[in-house]
Amino acid sequence: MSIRVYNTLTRRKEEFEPREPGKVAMYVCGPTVYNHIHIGNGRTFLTFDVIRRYLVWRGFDVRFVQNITDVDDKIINRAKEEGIPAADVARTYTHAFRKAMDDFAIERPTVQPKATEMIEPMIAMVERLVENGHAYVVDGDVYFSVRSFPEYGKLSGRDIDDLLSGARVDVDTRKQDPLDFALWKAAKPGEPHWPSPWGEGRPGWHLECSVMSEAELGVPFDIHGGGSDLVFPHHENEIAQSEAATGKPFARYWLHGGMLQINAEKMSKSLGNFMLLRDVLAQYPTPVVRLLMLQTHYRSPLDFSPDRLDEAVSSHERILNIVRNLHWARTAEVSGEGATDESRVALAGALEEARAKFVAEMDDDFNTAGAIGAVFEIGRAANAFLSEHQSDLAEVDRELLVNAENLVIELLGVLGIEIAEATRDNSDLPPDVIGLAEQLAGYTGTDSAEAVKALLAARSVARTEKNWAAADAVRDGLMLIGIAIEDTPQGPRVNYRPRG
RNA sequence: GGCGACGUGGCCAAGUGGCAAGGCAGGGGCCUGCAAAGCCCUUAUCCCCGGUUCGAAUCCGGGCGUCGCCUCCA
Repeated sequence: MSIRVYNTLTRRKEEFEPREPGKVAMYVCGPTVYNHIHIGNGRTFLTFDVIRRYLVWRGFDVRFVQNITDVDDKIINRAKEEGIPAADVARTYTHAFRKAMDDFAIERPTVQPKATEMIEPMIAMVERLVENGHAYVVDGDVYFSVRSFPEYGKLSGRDIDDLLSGARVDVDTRKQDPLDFALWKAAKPGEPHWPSPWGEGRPGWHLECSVMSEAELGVPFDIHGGGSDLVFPHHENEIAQSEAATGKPFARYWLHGGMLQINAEKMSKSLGNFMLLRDVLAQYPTPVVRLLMLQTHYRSPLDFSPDRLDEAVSSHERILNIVRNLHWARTAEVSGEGATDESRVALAGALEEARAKFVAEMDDDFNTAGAIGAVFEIGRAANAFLSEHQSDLAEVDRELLVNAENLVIELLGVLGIEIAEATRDNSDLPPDVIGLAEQLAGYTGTDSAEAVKALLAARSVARTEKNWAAADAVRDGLMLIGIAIEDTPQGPRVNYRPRG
């Protein structure tokens, strides 16, 4: 079994073989910290978080590097607008970025360098490029000469001359070629600046990724990731400057995530049609948003909308119920003769098949949509088993149910979809139940859990007496404060959901 | 204009040569005092036209449509 990945560089799926067996060195372009990140950024970071988690789950030792671009034109512009130092803008949104990543259950990078911490090695790379004739200096600016690198365009499948025929290339008479890009920019008054052999200035955007990845991972490293809109010019330029500087290949596998769209249009800060990740997460739980995004392959465009979020809430609910049902059944008293051998074999077989399918799907270029399908298939098998045998389980059945529950949790965990709430012990019941219990069950104490028990007892009595009005008053009353009662063969099950 | 991707049931979506996953929504049935949860059943000429093949959603050619990159962008 091997992992296959789609490599933008070769335009096909290839078997993934890291440079060093058992270890993976990966780099993912991080944000420019001039604003809160939007859900399109979030999707890309989610993609690579899942790829990383999966590689770790498959036994690889993964070193994951992601930069933070904290010096850049956009940050400078933002600082000017607000009349504050650029460093303050960068600091504010660096913190916001890290918080958003934590909230979105994205694991922290192994290393997360900031551009401003890497100025020295960036200058060193520019010096290398000037020395070996791939870069030239004009009035304190340093440009990379694309004509000096014959392979320029190999990642994006472009030809320099085709690019030139497009009308949208800046004409800058100081450049030898319109496609030449800045490695180092002379500082204008009021801008952040560092001393360099070419005068005070700051690094060009593409440079930091080349320098950091080489410093933290060495070249060539295994996986370079980012959004597909970075293929050109950003990643093309990284390749050019890195390979020209080191004489070695830069990255072995280039993985690019598809764009997130709103109404079938790319969402981007420049189009203004963006939703901030933190705003979405304020309204929808992280597992719901992750589930929604992962139900589409990472390279495909993904149309995002409130309707789809609401659908994902329902899908997520089904997943929670799968685990909730298993958890309830396997923690209940077992005393029956148990399920039939046929049913046990069917469920055990379904678990094996689902695990195999999950691995096969993820091995195939991280097909999370197919992998999630495998998880749902466990649910159908498990629910079918329970619908037939829940009222007559034996000890061996319990083990099977534990296996099923653990498998669902494990596989979803690989996708970073946390479902702890499905097995929560309802210990944090709201105090409102006490008043309800007093009113409907004559409860006089002050303990929420006892109050619920009193209410369930009262309902049980009412049901025995066929006093449906009284029984439903309990259920409806609890529902109003977020506590759902579901009757099962093992008695009523209580499910409290604080978020409503 | 150049380069590239995509078009699968009402909606979303996996599937790159061999009986069309999965989710959401809808309909019917079962279970339930009624519910909830769940189970079972149910909906596809895979954009169109040609071609290759014993066999095509899948490969090739053409068409139509949508999107992305070519400028800062995840």
